[in-house]
Amino acid sequence: MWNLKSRPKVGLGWGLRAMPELPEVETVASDLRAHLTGRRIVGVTVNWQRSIARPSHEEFIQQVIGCQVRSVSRRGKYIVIELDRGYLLVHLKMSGRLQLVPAMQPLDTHLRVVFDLDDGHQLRFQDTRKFGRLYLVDDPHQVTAGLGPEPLADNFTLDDFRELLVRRTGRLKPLLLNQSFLAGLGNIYADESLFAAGLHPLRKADSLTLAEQALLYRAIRTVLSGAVAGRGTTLSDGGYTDAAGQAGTFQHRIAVYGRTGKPCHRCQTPIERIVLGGRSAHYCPVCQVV
DNA sequence: AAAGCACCCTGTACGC
DNA sequence: TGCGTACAGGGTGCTT
Repeated sequence: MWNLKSRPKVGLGWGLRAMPELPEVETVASDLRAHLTGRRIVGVTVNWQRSIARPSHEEFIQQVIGCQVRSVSRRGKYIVIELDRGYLLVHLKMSGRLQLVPAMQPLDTHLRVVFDLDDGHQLRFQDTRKFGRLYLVDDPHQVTAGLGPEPLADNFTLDDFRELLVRRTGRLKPLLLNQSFLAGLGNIYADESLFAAGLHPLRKADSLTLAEQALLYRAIRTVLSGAVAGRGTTLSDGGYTDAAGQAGTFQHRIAVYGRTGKPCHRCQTPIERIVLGGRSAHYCPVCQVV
């Protein structure tokens, strides 16, 4: 176990990393949309071949050069760049960043893929941990087919959510992380949504009352839309930044994630941490009922 | 369907 | 000071 007293108490530290989830990906996508739309890709450099998921890195380079960007959007945690020939999808995973910078700007560390654009800028994919992946496909569905609904979509209703929940018997926390159940939640916003709903991470999905189903539905939508408005969460490690390298603001509103041992904002009880399916879950043992 | 695990990777922080 | 090791994270794939 961790020796809590010996750990530095810096920000939300504790070795946890902020990683891109729906709000961060949405922020990056909307930033890129403003500056990338209409640009043509005139060159590509691949420094780490495994960053290219498909096709082969040779085919990727050959096919993407000369393409023009038509639009930029998001599906789950994927950034979807529509080209005049196919789609470029990017999953940032844990440490990936997409930044749009002048080509003259000094190269950053951990640069894996660089796109030269026709306006003298570069789209740079940095990825310390090398888990991020780029896909070049004819149809984005080839990559995103298995994803569940978009939690913030207008047509995603409480009734839709109820139907999904009652068909599941597992625990809430792993379920919220399952991208085929709902697309876009990661560890931070899953923990924050459960706290906001007053539901314990070990709670069984099919055990929720009608009122609790509504609480969770509203919590997920409120937490996510608040984080989108705040341009995402940047923890003290500076892991996530937007396409211009700027930090988000939602870290100031984090209630439980990474706050193990610190007082609950509502009842002052120390926040607890458990491990579920190899992932940490943070919660208030008083405010969140099993 | 659910739960557990290893894997991919590296920076950080720890113990010695 | 320096070295070895545990650990965090998302998603996939495998096994139970």
